[in-house]
Amino acid sequence: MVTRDRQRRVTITDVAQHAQVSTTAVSKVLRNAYGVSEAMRAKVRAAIDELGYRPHNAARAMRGRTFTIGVLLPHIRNPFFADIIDGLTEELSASGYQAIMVQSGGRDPVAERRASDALVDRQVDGIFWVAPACARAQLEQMAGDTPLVVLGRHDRSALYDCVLDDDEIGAELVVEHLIALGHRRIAHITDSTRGRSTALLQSIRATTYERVMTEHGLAEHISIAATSYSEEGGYEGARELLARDPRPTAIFAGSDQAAFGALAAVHEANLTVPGDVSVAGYDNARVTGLAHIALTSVDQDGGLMGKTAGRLLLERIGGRSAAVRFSVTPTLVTRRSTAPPP
Amino acid sequence: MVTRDRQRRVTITDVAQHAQVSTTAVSKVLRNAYGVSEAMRAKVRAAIDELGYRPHNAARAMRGRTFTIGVLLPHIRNPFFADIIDGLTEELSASGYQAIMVQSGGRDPVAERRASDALVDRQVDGIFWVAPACARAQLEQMAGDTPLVVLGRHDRSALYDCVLDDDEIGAELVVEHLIALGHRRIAHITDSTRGRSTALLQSIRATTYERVMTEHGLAEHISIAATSYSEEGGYEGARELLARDPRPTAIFAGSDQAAFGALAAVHEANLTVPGDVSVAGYDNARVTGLAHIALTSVDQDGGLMGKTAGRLLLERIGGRSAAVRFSVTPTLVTRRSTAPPP
DNA sequence: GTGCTATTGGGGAACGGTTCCCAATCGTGA
DNA sequence: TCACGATTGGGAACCGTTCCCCAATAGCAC
Repeated sequence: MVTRDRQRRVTITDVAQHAQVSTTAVSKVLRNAYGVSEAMRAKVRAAIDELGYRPHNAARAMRGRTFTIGVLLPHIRNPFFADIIDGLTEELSASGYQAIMVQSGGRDPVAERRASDALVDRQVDGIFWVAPACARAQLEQMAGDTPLVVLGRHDRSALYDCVLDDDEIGAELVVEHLIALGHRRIAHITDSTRGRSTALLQSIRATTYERVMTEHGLAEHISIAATSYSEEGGYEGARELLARDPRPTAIFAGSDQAAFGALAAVHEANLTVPGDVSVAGYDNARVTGLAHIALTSVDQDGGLMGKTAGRLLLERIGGRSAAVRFSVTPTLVTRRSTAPPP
Repeated sequence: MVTRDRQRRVTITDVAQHAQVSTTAVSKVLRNAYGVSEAMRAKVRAAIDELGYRPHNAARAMRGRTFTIGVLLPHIRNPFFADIIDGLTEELSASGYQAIMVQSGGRDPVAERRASDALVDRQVDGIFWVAPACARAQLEQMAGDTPLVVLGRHDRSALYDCVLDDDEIGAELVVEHLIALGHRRIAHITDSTRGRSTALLQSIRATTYERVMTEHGLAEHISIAATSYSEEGGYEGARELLARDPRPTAIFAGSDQAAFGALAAVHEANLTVPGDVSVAGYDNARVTGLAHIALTSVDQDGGLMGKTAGRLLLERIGGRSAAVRFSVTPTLVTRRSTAPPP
C-alpha cells in the first residue's frame, strides 16, 4: 500500500497546545461535559475554529460514542424506504448524529447477518433495522449490544423498540374496498421470505386478506401468489395469477413495488387497468401518486415512521431502557387503478 | 447514558492467549501479512473460530484500515442508483470490504459537505462519490486524504478516478431519435444545480440538446425548463413547458425520474403519451422497462459502472496512484413513450 | 483561622488494534 | 566450521480520544 502523504490530521492535542490548555479540557468542551468555565469554553472553541479541528471518529469509538446511527435496509430500490429515510434524516439533522446505510439483502439470511455484524463491528451508537427477516432471538441479542429500533415487525420484545403500521387494518381497507366495488375474485401477491413467520408484515397482510375474504363468504376465491415484494416479484406473481382459471378481477399486491410489477404484467397480457383488472398496492410511496400511475394504495406515512424511529433511537442512546411500540394507523388512498369489475 | 452490561468483547489479546502466541502474530494472520508460518496460521485461525473473534473496527481504524468503502449518494430515491449499488456490492462481496452509504442531499452544498466530511472522519478506506455537485478543488482535496472514485462528472483530474457515460452521445441519441420521428418542437428538462458547471452531466446533456437542435436548424424551438432531476422537478418542468405557446410535441427529460414526473404532468393536462406528447428519459433504470411505463430512455449500464467503481477503488487502495477514466457508451432503448408527432 | 463543599483544570491510564524493529533460528555455500 | 541472508516470532511504541482520578483554589459558615 502506498503511504499517501496525507497532511497529518489536526488532533485534540494540537488544539490543546494552541489554546494553552490540557487535552482533557478540550475534550470536555467538545462533549459539553461538566467542569469547564465559560472562559475556557470560549478559548477552546476559538482554537478549534482557527485550526479547523474535526474530532477523529475512530478514536472516539475506542472509548465512547461514534455519533453514528446504522440503518439496515433490505435494499435501496424500494421507493418507500426513501420516504422513511427522509423522516429519519430530518430527525437526526440537529442532533449531531450521522446515519449510515447498509443494504441487508433482504431475503438472503447470510447476507443479512453479515450486514448487521458490519454495523455492530463499526460500533454504531444505535441501529435502525427496517424489515428484518431474521429470527427474533438474533434481534434480541443485538439489542443487548446496541440500542435497536425495528421497523415493520409485529412480535413484541422488551429489549428493543418497534415502529410499525397496523397491517391488519391496512389490508382490511384494501380488501373491503375491492369487495365494495363488487369484486369477488380478488387475488393477492405476497412475499415468501422465510416460511412466513407470523410476525413479518407480509404474513399479517396475507392472513388478513384470507380472513376478510372468508368473512365475506369468498373463501373459495382466495388465490395467492407467493413471490416477493419487489417489481420482479410482482410481475411474476401477477403473471401466475392471471394465468389461473377463472382469472381474478382484482389483484391486491402487498407492496407498491410489487404492484408496479403487477401493472406491467397486466398490460403485457393485453388487459387494461382498471377495465379488466383492478390493482391495489401498499405503502403509498410518493411515486404511486403520480397521475400516470395513479395506484390505489394504503398510506402508512413513512416519513413519520422514520422520524419516530430516529427519536426513539436518540432516547435509547440517552438512557431509556423501557421498550416502546409506536404504531401508525394506515388509511386507504383510492386512485384510478381500482374500479368495479367488468 | 446507561452502561449496558454488554459482555466484554473478545479481543486480539484473548485470541493470542488462547493460541499461546503473541498479539503481533494474530494481527499478521488477520491481515495475511508476511512473516507467519503455515502452522502458525492454522493455530491462530482455530483460536479465532473457537472464540468467535471479530476484529474491532474502530481500533483498526486508529492505525490500519477499516475495510470500509464509503458511498455518497445524492439521495436513495433514484432507482438508477440502485442499479449502481447492485454492481458495487457484487464487486465488493468477495473482497472483505463493506460498503456504507450516506445521503449527500444533492442540491444543498452544506449538507453535501457535511456528508463527505462524515465519511472522511469515519476513516473509510475509499470513497465512491456519485454525482458530486461540489467544486473540483474539494474533490481533489478529499482525494489527497482518501482514495476516491467519482461517478458522473466530466472534468478530468490526476488525483481521482472517474466513471462516467458519454452523456454527449446519449443526449444526441435521444434528440436525433425525436427529430427522426418528425418532431420539431422538442423541449428539455434539466437540473439547475449550481449554475451548471460544464463538468456536471446535466450541463452536458443540456448543451448537447441545444447543439443538436441547432445543427438541425431547430434553434428557434429550443425550450428548456431548469428544475431538477427528481420526480417533482420533472413534474414542475413539464407543466412549465406544456404551458408555453406553442406547446412542445416532445419532452426530453434529463433523467428517468424527471421523466416520470413529466409523464404525470402530461396526463394531468389531459394529453396522451405518445399521442399528443412524446416523452423520453435518461438512465434506463430497471423500472422504466415495465410495460405500463414503457419509457424510451438512454441505457448506460449502471450495474457495470458500479462494478467498475468498486474495482477501481480496490486497485487504488492496493496502491495504484495513476488516475483512470472509465467511460461507458450509452445506447438508446426505444419504447412506447415516443412516436411521431400528432 | 478552620474545616467543609463546590468548582475548575489537568495527569495519565486505558481502549484494541498495527507496525517498527530486534532476536532467534535455520539453511546454505564457501 | 563459519559467515550471512532469509524466515519466523515477539516486545513495545503508538494512534486520538475519553474518563477516572486528584490537586488547587475559592467561597462560606462557624
